[in-house]
Amino acid sequence: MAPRYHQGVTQEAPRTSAGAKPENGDEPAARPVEGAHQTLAQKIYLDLRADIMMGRIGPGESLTIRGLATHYAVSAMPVREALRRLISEQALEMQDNRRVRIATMTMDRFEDLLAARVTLETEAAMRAFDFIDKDRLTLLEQIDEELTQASKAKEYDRWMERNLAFHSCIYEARPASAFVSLIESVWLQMGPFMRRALVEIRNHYPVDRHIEALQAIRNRDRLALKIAIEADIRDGISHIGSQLINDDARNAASGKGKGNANGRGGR
Amino acid sequence: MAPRYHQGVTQEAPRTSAGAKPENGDEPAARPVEGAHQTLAQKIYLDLRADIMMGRIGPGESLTIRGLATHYAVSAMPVREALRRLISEQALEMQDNRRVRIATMTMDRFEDLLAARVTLETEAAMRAFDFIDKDRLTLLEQIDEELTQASKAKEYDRWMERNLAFHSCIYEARPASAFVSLIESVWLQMGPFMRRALVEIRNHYPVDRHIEALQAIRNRDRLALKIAIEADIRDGISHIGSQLINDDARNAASGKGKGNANGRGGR
DNA sequence: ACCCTTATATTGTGATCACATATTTAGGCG
DNA sequence: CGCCTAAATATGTGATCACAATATAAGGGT
Repeated sequence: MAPRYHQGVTQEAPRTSAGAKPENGDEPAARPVEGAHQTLAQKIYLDLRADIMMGRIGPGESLTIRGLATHYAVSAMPVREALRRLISEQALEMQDNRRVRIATMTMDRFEDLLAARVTLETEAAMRAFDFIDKDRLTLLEQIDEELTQASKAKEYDRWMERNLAFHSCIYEARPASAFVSLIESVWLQMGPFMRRALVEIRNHYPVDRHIEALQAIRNRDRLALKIAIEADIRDGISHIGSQLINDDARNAASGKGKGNANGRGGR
Repeated sequence: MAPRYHQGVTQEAPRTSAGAKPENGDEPAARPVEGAHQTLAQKIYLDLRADIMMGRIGPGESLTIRGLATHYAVSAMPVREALRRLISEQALEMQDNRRVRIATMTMDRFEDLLAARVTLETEAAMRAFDFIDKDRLTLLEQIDEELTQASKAKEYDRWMERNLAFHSCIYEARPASAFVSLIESVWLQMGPFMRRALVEIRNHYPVDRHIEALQAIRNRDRLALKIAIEADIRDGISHIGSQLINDDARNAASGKGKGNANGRGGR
């Protein structure tokens, strides 16, 4: 069953009705600590963010505040803040109707984002290069191993997640880097698209650029790492763009209301 | 008088009391169109954003929701969304107390942001280069003229604003560029700091790198433009960092509560 | 049968309230 | 007189309500 991110149906009683009844004092604890120390807005933000970055929500799909609120069984408030943040990060776009949906992709924008990824990630790798120690190298090798397994098993969700982990692991070697958040912003914008490109690519181009990157790190060869990263980013994505983008444009024009039967993990 | 961004004092009746009294029907119009078509949250966001980017709010200064709400004579809601967005753009930082303040600067972070600016802006300029036509060149020359005037008159606010306009004018030549928002994000993070560096620099280094950039555009010399932009970004900022950053660290440690007598334009 | 108008429902935005937590201030005890 | 504790205040977070604008559905007129 599709979880449906926009309007639900019945909008049952959310959870607790503490608002309009201040005289009710017998209820011992309205919120039993809930385990996590983070806010609801942050949790929803992270959840949606992962969904978007891993491409679990398709391009052009629309989200509504109340729909998400019922989906997460919370009020509209934390959803609003999460959406607002994702909009500011260009992961979602707000149409002139104030309706919110996954940003659509154009060929120009795609080409631009790709260039931004190459620029930012190669530079970040160069700046992090001297901070990559032996421990981190082994961690990278382990991630690459998992990446290979996911690729063989065609577990695309896992592949996307581990691929991001691989890249992040390199850039985060340099502590407190402002590049990381910038890079993640670009990932967020490309996510819904990359996921779909992935299923088309993996079968045609099994060349694993990550191996070249690892080799470059072992040899302490900066230039080779730069080349490997740029190749990894560009390979298989840049040439396949136009077809998928045209699909998106067609899709966004026709199916706007419902029809969002994306396979999201239940959870 | 300092406008004071955190807690006000009296918290008078905000403006209209429409919420709790649904039976009140004699009030003709709760909101008389207000002129703008944008939301309050957006207006506050843009306002705060400009204040931060132009350095009108000092590093380490703390902001509160209710304080800003009374300052703008609105409810807490739009302020929350504006703050949340600025936090996500790293212009503000949320401490573990949930208190929000202007992000503090460390030497590492500063160096990182500077590198990000150079990387992003030079690349954006290269990508926009072929789109700069004669009209845009004359516009750039005009902005540079205003820049020179502002520099002579020591109008630092205006200089910051026009400097941003100059750079943006170059990068925006290429339409729908994803680089622009990334660059603005970095500006936002450096803003509070640059403003203060500016007053120290302008007297020592009157060399105007923008003239070199304009000359490069006229000669259609890509490399020269790249060099000019990198020089413009690095000049006068990179070497002055440590002193001001230490000042900030000291300042943020001691004066945390009040003492935010920043000269913000009345408006 | 088609298009335009009207009625209903959905949605975003803003306001206010309740509550938990953190900070500041006041007060008491050693 | 100083330090610790407790009351008061401030602040962030979440929930609910009201309202305007938009989209969708229904209905009627030519």
